Parts: sequence; structure tokens; C-alpha cells
Amino acid sequence: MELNRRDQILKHIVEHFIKSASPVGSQTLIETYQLPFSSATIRNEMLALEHDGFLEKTHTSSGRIPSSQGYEYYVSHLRSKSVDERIKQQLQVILSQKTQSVNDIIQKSSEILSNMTRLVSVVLGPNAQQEKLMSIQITPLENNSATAVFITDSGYVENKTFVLPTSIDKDALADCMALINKRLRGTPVANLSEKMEAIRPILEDYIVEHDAVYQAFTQAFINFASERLKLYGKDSLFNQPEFAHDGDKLRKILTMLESPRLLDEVHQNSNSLTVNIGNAQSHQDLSIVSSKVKMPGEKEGRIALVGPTRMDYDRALSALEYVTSMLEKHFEKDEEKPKVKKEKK
Amino acid sequence: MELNRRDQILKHIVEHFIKSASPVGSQTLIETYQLPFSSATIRNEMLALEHDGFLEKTHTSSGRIPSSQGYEYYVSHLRSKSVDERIKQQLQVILSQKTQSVNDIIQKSSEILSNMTRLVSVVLGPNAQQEKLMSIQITPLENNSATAVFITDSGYVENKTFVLPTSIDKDALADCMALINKRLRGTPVANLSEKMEAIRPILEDYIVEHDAVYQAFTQAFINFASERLKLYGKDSLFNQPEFAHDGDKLRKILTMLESPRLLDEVHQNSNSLTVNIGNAQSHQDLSIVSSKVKMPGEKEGRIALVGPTRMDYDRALSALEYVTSMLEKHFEKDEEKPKVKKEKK
DNA sequence: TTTAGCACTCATGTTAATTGAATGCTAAAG
DNA sequence: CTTTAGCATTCAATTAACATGAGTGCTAAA
Repeated sequence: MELNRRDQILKHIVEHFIKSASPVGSQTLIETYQLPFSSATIRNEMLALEHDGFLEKTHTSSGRIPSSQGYEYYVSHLRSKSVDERIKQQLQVILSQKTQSVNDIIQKSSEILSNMTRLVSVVLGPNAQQEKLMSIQITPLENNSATAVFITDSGYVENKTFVLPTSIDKDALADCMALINKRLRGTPVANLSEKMEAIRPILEDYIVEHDAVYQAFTQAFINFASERLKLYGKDSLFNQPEFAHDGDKLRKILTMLESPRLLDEVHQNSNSLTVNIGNAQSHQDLSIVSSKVKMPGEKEGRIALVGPTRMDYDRALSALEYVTSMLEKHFEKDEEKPKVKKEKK
Repeated sequence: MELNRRDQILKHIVEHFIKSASPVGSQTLIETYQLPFSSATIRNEMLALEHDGFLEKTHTSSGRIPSSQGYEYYVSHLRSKSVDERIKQQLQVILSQKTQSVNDIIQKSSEILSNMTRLVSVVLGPNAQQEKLMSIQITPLENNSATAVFITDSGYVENKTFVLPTSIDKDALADCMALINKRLRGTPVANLSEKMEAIRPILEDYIVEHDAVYQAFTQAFINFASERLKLYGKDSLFNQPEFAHDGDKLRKILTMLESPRLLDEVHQNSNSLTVNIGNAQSHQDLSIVSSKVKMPGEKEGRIALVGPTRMDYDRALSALEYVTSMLEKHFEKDEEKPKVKKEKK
């Protein structure tokens, strides 16, 4: 489609600034893009765009940089939506491997996204609270210690090793575990602590060390409940000129990324694809684009890309959109596939 | 003990430079430390110390900074070996909690170290290669997938979820697992892949999906074999003036820290306490102090503190020494304790 | 409506001068 | 022989003055 002059200029400014990281002037614009207007014309348009809130100046006689609003307009009206062929290829490779778990696939996709966009990619697993406990196993080790392993229905594993002050009575422990398994299996993670509390008195009859077991379990449950956040490509932040020379800012961003609060705002937003430009939790020079991913079994995860406000939105969004839609297609196919295939041997 | 003048001056210079991060001159020295000598005397001593390789100048008319040799001399002869009371207290709290696993204790100690020294603390677990596989369990999930959980004798847990292209025959899987467990239990991690390869043909008789199982297992074994490295206090690097404004250097250091190669050199060195000043893998402005920790069951781990060459060696070494010696004492006590206590109920 | 022309702004870069904390050395004092 | 006062000297770091140039807005002509 044809863009009018105004949009054309805005598009060029945004894209040029994304590349150069420094304010764009009228001269530069006509020279680098061979525009058939004079610099004065461009300046007039720029003035208008500034008045309408799409552009900003860093000082009175500087070139223009896009405002948040400018980026938003670019994202929704101006970007080219071109998907890098390499992403298609790489994703193809991942999806063709048959024995991988859902988590493996999402994790690898996220790595591809990070590599191809040179942004930090964040994977937020499905809300742990809703998953159900599938199995609890206790394995006695040497030194009076034992490891408890917990598995949810989506294959998420949490474990906790603890020491029993006195030697373990294996039979008692086995009985105890049978009881606990019976009571807890199928319980949503959110309710585990509560339910464990209820079992506690019964536990006392089975095993002397009920307190140690109880503590180890509740500790493990706390870890369970914490959000499952995976980051890839953190180092790409170091390459962004807006952050590279500001150690303090870098530290703040990195700690923020590692705390789950980051995605709160993204999380709240229930749209499938969200773009958050320059207002990420008091980091106005940070942008987040994120997308929901429907996973098998009514689960829902999120993949997000985090980078400087001056990020390549076209590239990031196109890649993210492509990958998540392919993932959903892939998962759907798996779901539908009835279990017809029978043993061949 | 009394230090001679020369050592006194060197000590002051090192300590002052550690605090101020800028070259120390003769004037500053007598003023801030009320030394009973004239600046000229100090200068003469400094000249001598420089000739002997303990001090350096950044330019002809600058103050002095310690050389690597200077730090080394300081570490071995001059430092005060004073242990911060807060460390003693905090460690006390950790060690008094009875049900914690060895790993928990080491991890928390390492956090304390990092917090108290404001350095990055690195924990290198006992060499995984020598640990023995204790148990393998497979839990079937929904969607034709299953999670395999592996536990070593020290309570380290690795897991891998995989998808079986066809529906699972539960009985076959159980048989299969019994076989694998029998064959692999007690095998050192280093030999797992090899042994698995040997079992493979037998596996084929039990289950159609032997290939999927085999792949999932070998994948998990690879993770097993990788070093268990934990980092705490990465952000402290950002506060060091020598790194804060050099994003590139920061990135290099952080990636180096996360790769296990970092501790190769430290690892090779079999001394209990090692100090590595300014020659950490082509990062001459980085120092590493590390200490061996004997863990129960002939195991051996390492705790290291990483920071700028200009780190507070007295503080770091004293803290590290104190913590590791207390840990060993604690573990020894546990080992000795015979399993006499009997159930009370 | 577009554009040429012009005065003006201001971040950036350069150069020169200034400052001051340091040095080494010499010679006198202890 | 050791210490120190005194002095010329060095050089990073700061400051000031100046030039540059990419940018602007505005006016008036095309």
C-alpha cells in the first residue's frame, strides 16, 4: 500500500533512529533515502508530526526522535511485517523433532527469538498455581538424608533434599509417603501448603521426624509456587549503546528482569499480542513486546522480548508473532491427533 | 606484631587504594594516617618498594598503586585477618538449623559470603563425574509424555520430560524401568552414557519407543555431567568503579563467570586456600580467592569469591577462611555422629 | 504548496591555559 | 647513615574559550 508523505517520513525517521540511535535531521533523511522533497518540506512535516506528538527533540536545534506515541503509530500502521527467513528455518528444525517436551520446544523457540532479534527473551511458564501435583517420591540417601521429588501434571519437577536428625525407618517412611501421595495427588499447587497442614496431625502417627518432612515439603512448595521465568540473551543489553555505559542502569534492568514482577503488567493484559513501549515499571527506556502462547491442556504461557525503547519493533513483533502462531499450530495438531497409532512390534 | 616502617607503609597504601580506588601519594598517606614521618621519607620508601616490584605508578608523577606482587605480599604478610562479627552470627544461624541438606547449607553460606564481602561468590559443587546414580524414576503424564527423574547419591536431581510418539504401554515401561534401574544404579555419572549404550539392545525388546527413551536419558546425562556452578551477588560487579562504566568488560566478565571454564585454573590448584590475583583467564583486573570445602562422603566442593583486583583481600580471605573452616567442622561432626539415636515413639 | 535562503541554536570537539597532587633529587639537619 | 626541608618538574584532570556543523524555524519568492 502507498503511504502518504507524512507517514513515509515518520516511517523513515523511526527506522533510521532505530539503526543509528541518534536524532534524525531533515538533511540526513533526504540524503540517505533519496527523498524527492527539499529539506525544508521535511522540516515542515516534522514540525507537524511533533505538534501531533509523534516526534520529539532532544534540544532546540537537534534532529527528531520518535516519541512513545510515534513508536506506537509505527507499530500499528507503518511496519513492514516481514519475517526473517532464518527464523522460519530454525523454527522448522525445532518443530520437526518429535520427542521433545512442550517446555523444550518453547525454550528453544525463545532462544531462537533472542538470537535473531538480539533482544532479551523472557519465557513465563503457565501459572504454576493451577497445575496439579502428579507424584511425590522420596529417595533415601546416605547420611540420614533423603530427597523428595515432586512432579506436576505438566512435567515440572521440584525437589528438596533434607536431613533427618535420626536414622530413617524406611518402612515408616514408605507408609508415610503412601499416605501423603494419596492425599496430595491431584491437588493444585496453590492449595498444597494448606492441604499439607491438614495432613500434619496424621503424619505424626506415622513417623517421628514429621517435622523435618513437613518443613522440607513446605519449603519445596514455596519454590513451586514461584513463577517460572526463563531469560535468554541477557548479554544483548550490554550491546545497546543506551545502556552499555551506564552500569547502574544495567544493574537495575537486570535485577528487574530477574524478578517476576516484571511481567506483572504484561501478564495482566489479556490480549494475545501486547506492545509496551517505554513504560515498563519505571524504566521508560525499556520496551516489552509479548505474546500469549496456548499450550496443550488448557495451559497458557507467555513469551516476551525486552529491549530498549529504540528496538526494532518490526523485526521483534514479526518474529514473535510468527513463532507463537507456529507454536500454537504445532500444539493444536498434537492435541487433535487421536491416539490411533498402535504398537508395531 | 610490630611492622617495620616499610611494611607499614605498604600496608597503608594497599588498604587506602582498596578504599579509594585511586593512586595514593605521600602527602595523602601521612595526613590520613597521621604517620610520624615526613612526606619525603615516605617517598623514599615508596621508591624502594617500587624498585622491588611491590608498587606501580600509573604515570610519572602519579601516586602509587599496588602491583600484583604487592597484593600478594599484603595477603601473605600484612593483612589483619579479622573476621566480621556479622558473618559469625549469620553463619551460626544457618548451621543451627538441623534439617538442611549439605547443599542448602553451602548455598546459604555462599550467599552470606557474597553479601558480606560485596563480591561475586561462586560455588562449584563436587565433581559430578564421581557421583553415583541412586535412582531413576519415570512418571507418565498426560499427552503421551513422561518425566524421567534421576537422583545421585548426594541428592542432586536432574530431570527430563519427553514425548512418546505413540501411547505408552505402562506395563512395558515399568518393566523397562526396572531393568534400567537394575543396570544403572550405582553407576558413576561419568560412565552413564557408556552403560546406557550397552543396555540399548536389551531395551529394544521391552519397549517400542526405545529410541525416545534412549534420547531423553542421554540428554539428561549430558546435563548431569555439566558442572554445577552457582553464582551469587553478580550485581556487586556493577558497583565496582573499574567496571561500572565499561559495558563491554562487564559483559565479558559475566559470560566468563557463567561458563565453568572460569574455575578450571582454580580447580586445578589443589591447595586448600588459593589466591589468584589479576591473572584470571585474560582478565587481568579480576581476582579470585577460593577455598576447598570437604563435604560428607569424601566429596569436595569449592567456594570462591570473585571481584576486581582491587578487592578487600583481608575481608574476603578472612570471611572465606572462617566460613569454610566452620563448614568443615560442621560436616565432620555430622559424619562422626554414629547413628545411635533411636526412634522415640 | 513547495522551497531557497538566512539567522539562530546548541551539542560536540578542539585547543590552550590552569591547577594541583604527585614525583625525584639535592643539600642541610639530626 | 637517616631523615627531612626545599625546589624544580611532571602530568592527569579541570576549566575556559573557540570553532564546527548538523540541525532548527521563519520569511519570502517561485
